[in-house]
Amino acid sequence: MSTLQTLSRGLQVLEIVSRSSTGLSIAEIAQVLGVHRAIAYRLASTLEEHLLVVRDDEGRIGIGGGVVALSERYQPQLRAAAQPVLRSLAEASGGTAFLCIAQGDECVAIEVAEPETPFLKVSYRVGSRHPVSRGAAGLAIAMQRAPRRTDTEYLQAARRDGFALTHGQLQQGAIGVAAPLARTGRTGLSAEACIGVVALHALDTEQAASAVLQHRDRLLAALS
Amino acid sequence: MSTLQTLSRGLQVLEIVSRSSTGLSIAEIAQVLGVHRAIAYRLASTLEEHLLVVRDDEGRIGIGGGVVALSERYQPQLRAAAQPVLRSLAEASGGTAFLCIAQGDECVAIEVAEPETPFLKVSYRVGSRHPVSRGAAGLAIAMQRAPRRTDTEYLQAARRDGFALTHGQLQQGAIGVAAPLARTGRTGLSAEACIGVVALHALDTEQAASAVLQHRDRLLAALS
DNA sequence: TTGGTGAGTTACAAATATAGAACATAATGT
DNA sequence: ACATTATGTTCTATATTTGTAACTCACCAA
Repeated sequence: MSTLQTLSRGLQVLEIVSRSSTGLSIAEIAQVLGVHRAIAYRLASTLEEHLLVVRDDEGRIGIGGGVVALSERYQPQLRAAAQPVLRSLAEASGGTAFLCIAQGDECVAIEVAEPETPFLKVSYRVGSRHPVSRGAAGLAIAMQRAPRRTDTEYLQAARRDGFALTHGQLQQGAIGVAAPLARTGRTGLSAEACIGVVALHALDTEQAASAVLQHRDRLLAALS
Repeated sequence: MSTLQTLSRGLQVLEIVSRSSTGLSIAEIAQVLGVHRAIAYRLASTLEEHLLVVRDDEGRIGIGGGVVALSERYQPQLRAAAQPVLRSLAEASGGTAFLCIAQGDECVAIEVAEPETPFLKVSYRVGSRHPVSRGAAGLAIAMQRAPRRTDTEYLQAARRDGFALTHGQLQQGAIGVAAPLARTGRTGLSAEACIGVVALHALDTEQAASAVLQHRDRLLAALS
């Protein structure tokens, strides 16, 4: 599986630039990549042409509006349907509600809703990524897959209960509850997904679990 | 200003793939780009490595979760602050509320809110892009810039009134009202931006204008 | 003025990438 | 079974791209 140096570097630039809030100069980009300035110019110009980065008046490179257009095309129906459901779930449970999608062996948060009265903020944001083997969201994805001998007892418990419950697997003191969005029928789900909530300590797990399941069903209904 | 073929093609693949809801095969990508299959493989592999595309079990290439993470890093504070304001503006005016950012001579919608009871849906979505010379959002951006001799009477009217009002410049029968988010002081605004509403016909322009201005001030207050 | 620094561009040998073909392997249809 | 088609990989010449150095231009300080 061969890959392309030029493209890979360009995407690296995009990644680096996106992580900087103030923007980077060409010289800084060149340094981070370990390439000559002339190359950084060509990379940046090409990205700019595609509207993925912008140069400000001082010449600093920042992330561009093009990325918003791209991301809007990622699972738009699912995300639109999920947004109100997640808001309601966040209110009902008092935790941070999320929608996750599996991506091979990783799990990505693609929509998040905070409750109106945030307690202690959990750092679970859109774009967060973790292995399917960890965290409530990961388990909720894994439980939809064929059982294996290597399955943990957490995972077996999730299959039995119909939802995943974890403590502190992704963040110290965080409690997570998640339920899979089964892709049966014509829900238009092209990938494995789940919804759930996370909170720091103060979460009534029983109530949260029932809220998650109820909102999961509401979301599935909205998609059918 | 030289650009790189490999990177440009890779970004083109990303664009093409993102526009397809079902995903594309390698052969299709190769055909659209007019390149050999072997090249499409390397492009797709590289994009996949960076999580920007995914291959499903049938080998079709779809847009990946990585784009969500990228876009989340685009103006996060501004967008977070704007979201509730836009929802409120949509309700108050009955139209589709938006937040736009200037990108050179173009204007990109980066956050949109529909009213709860959508009338006739205006096709103004996140990622929509149009020249600053057209549409209410464009005028609201342009009115912040230095006056020129080529300015239209619409633009001069906008400067006089403090907000932009247009009829059918972007879509047949659409009415738009927008006001600039001045970047004075420490609002953290790194770019020219504006907020506003669009609707099809049924918009009380006077009431909409006052709602837009009021919500603009609310957003500026939230940012300071 | 002079000298220094950084940004942006250009020129060219050396390292990558491309286009095209060739080849194997599945999957599909007859 | 056989041909047909699509996928994935490998192999070469050409064509891009890279790394390097050199050059211009603007800006700042001595």
